Amino acid sequence: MVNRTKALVDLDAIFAALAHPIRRAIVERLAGGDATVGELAEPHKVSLPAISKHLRVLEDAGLLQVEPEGRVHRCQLDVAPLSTAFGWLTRYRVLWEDRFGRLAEHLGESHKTERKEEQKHARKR
Amino acid sequence: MVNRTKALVDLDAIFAALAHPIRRAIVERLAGGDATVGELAEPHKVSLPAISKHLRVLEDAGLLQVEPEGRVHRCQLDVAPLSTAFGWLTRYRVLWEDRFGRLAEHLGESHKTERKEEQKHARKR
DNA sequence: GTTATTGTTAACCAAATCGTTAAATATTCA
DNA sequence: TGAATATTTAACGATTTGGTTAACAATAAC
Repeated sequence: MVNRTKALVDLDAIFAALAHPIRRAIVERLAGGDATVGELAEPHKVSLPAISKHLRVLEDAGLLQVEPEGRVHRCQLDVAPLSTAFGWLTRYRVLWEDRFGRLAEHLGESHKTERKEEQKHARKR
Repeated sequence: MVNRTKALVDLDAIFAALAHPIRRAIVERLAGGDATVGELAEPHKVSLPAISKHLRVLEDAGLLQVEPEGRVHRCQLDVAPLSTAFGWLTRYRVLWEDRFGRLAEHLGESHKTERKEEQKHARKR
């Protein structure tokens, strides 16, 4: 049996960690393979301490594991929290991938107004 | 062709909006159908102005549309930003749903260490 | 026309976030 | 040993967040 308690509690930290563009960029970078702090910092125009803080946020959200190798700190992505966030969103996936399949995915208002109709019936209070 | 620019810019606001448990609860509630502000506030032990602010955050992230009906404000979920966030996470889905299918999804370290091996080869610098 | 009801806005506060620069730590190199 | 490299920690400041209470606005009900 899967324990979901911890994962649900962590959603705050996970979503918050993903809410900053630099941190998302770091996740994207690490998805392509491990990297040192300096390598992660290089593309960004903020200071190294700023990057260090972002890494701490990612680490606290469980997205990152840091392993010192000599004077370098090697960072490895842990995708479990991504999976957790994905799992939460998946619960609502049916709302934008409706019974027409993916055809209506990005075609504007059609599926939305339809939900409106459905709710009009469901809303008998 | 789909324009992704706007959606990508909005990821900050979307993930930030989802980073608070009350706001996620509101999203969950609205996924079951429209509701008034009072109905959305009822399960939570914070003040009504606090809820009002949460609703504003959701609205600014595009997750919510509010429509005054008399003295009541009816709130409707807009799932497009959920789809946007889902889409971002989907890019990394392969990292936790590896070539063994979903078998290794929540079975601990197996798929992680394997990625480690892959990266060890990719990391020829 | 009062009086409730529903919700927002204003003003305030504590804590967190995101950045900075300067100093400290740890490791490698010469 | 001493200097360079890689990174963190400390201290600070501006802004945002998340909550409060009190006051306001709009609609409904009596």
